Amino acid sequence: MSKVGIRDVAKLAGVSTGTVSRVLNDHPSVTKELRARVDGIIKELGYMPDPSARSMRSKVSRLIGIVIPDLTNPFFSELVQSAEQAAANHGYNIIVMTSFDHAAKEADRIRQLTSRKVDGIILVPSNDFHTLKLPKGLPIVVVDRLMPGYSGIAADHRNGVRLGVEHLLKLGHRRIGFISGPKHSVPANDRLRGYLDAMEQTGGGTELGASPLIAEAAFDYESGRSAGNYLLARARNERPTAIFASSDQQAIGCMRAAHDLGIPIPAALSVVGFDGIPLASMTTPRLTTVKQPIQEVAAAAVAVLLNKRTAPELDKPILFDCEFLNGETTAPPQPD
Amino acid sequence: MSKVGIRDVAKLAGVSTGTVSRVLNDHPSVTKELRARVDGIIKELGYMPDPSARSMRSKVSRLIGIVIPDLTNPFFSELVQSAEQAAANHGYNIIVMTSFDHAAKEADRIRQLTSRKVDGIILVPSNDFHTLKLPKGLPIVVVDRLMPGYSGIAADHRNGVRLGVEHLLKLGHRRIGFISGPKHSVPANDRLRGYLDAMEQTGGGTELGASPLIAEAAFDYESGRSAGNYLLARARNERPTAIFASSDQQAIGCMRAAHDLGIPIPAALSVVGFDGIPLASMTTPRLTTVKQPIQEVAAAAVAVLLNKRTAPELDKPILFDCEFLNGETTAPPQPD
DNA sequence: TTGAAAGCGCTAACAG
DNA sequence: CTGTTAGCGCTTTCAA
Repeated sequence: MSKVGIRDVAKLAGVSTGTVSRVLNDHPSVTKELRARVDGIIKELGYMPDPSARSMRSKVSRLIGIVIPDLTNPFFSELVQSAEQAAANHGYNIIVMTSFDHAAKEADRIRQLTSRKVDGIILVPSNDFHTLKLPKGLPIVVVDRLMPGYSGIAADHRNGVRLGVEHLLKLGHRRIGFISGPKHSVPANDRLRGYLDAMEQTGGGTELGASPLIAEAAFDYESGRSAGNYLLARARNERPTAIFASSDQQAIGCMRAAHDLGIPIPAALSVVGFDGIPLASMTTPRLTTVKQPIQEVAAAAVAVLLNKRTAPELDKPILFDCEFLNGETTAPPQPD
Repeated sequence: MSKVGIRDVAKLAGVSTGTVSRVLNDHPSVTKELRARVDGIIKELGYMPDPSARSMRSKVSRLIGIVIPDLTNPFFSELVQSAEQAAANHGYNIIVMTSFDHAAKEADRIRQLTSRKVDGIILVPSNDFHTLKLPKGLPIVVVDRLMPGYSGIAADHRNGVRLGVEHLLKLGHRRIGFISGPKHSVPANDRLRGYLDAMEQTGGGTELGASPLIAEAAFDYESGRSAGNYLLARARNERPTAIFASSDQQAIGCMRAAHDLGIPIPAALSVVGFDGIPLASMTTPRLTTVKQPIQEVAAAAVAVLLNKRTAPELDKPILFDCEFLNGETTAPPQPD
């Protein structure tokens, strides 16, 4: 059994290779009967077109690249998995690459993908993305960390955070601390804005004399823990009664900080996270959080890429709504 | 700036396309000077060979497929990330696919990869893998869940578990419960064997009258929680003083069960997990666990694939050692 | 050691 | 609607 090619199919079906090719590509101008016959032979022979030859002629690789900062981050791994599903539904496959939030590595990966002739790239930019210039002519859709000046697809972080903070306000909290993301991160700032939106709307302040309620931190566990320590290590009547963290991992770090300070959750401190990763439902107590619509974002990104020839450039970001997930880490505040 | 091809390079360098090709492929029979000149032009023009054309002629795609059950599982996402790194170091890229532990989907994915002409496949088989027949002629290396009759690469689960259980024995525990993995999973059975190894070696039993010390469960959080409940919901002097769980997620579920039963960890119950995923260090208290050498496994898998032409078939599994990671969830047993 | 030339397996004009 | 045919951009004999 040597390799079966398009010519074998053509010969056995008694047609030309051109016709077989047209059948393969769902070209409309093939009669039903012929199509059926050819399809039959194809199945019979177990013929599979050679993607290299195909893409060489047609300039279509049916390959999508996805570049993310860190696959170990559950948020991104879910994004990749969702994208893979969406792509597979359309006969596309995914090449994953990790940038480790390193601009140089990121640029290199994008170059690799370009030379691979992928049909499009889904990019979650590294934090110093601004140094990066995207290759022209290759469809790239920026996801999650939207860049000013670039359009893309993301969750509506700002509104999502507002949802979470409003939940705390409704419970009666007023001294609500906020653990923000890295200063220059776009989504971090969107989330901060959501917090400020909610706080201003109550007429409440976001500072408490010399004791600010906002702590900047990276998105990871350890940073959240430090930030939690910073916000909680003060006199009880100056201490926030609730904390909103910009990521679930931060929130979990913050819970650890509270635990170490002997502050019970949710009795003496309410905590809300952001992201809605599986991890959130594995803590004790279960973390209350705001879930990002990762699947929708991934599916939309793939869709945009697949329609790229027809679809106009995204002129404004596409945003999807977040969802509030009630857990066990919030309760009304204790009286001072 | 239209597309720059090999002919442009050849023309500018004053050589034939054949020579350029030889330079590209490090063919030894090119003089230093010529190689240097051509390399210069290549850089100058920013020429990148078209991978489709290349692979069509050479039958090498520089693409590796990786099929895993679930990218959302931190263990697998770390595996993929490590493989991506290792592959990138050799100019290879990775196509990821998720089988969702579904034999049919898995077979389909493997077929897709085959038709993509990937140079090799890294496969973490779904649990009903035995129904799957691997395509001959395409190098496949089975990873983590080794199959009887197939060779592959994995962590030494059995010894790893023994390490963890011995730690508990050394602390003085004798009634050590075990949460196993799914009955038909190969690594689950390896881990169980490790537990039995350690227990037998002390002359201790693995049952306690009508109260078995072993609970079967899937590898996830909820299953671990159920299993924990099962093992812990009994009279105190029949209850295990320590539990070894076959995965970190199970261990965390088990911790939740203990918490809900009012059993403090580690005071009244020691818990040890298995896997060493990042999650383990984010629990309160930090989970003591046994870490699998994921990076080494991934790197070895890639290496095997890249050397496949020269390297002989793996005739026996390659195993890498696990590492014990001390956390905060173990302590000597309380007197009954 | 290098050049010339023949395809790899397929798609897309162009005819018919 | 279908067949014919000319390449896509590269690698690789085969000569020189």
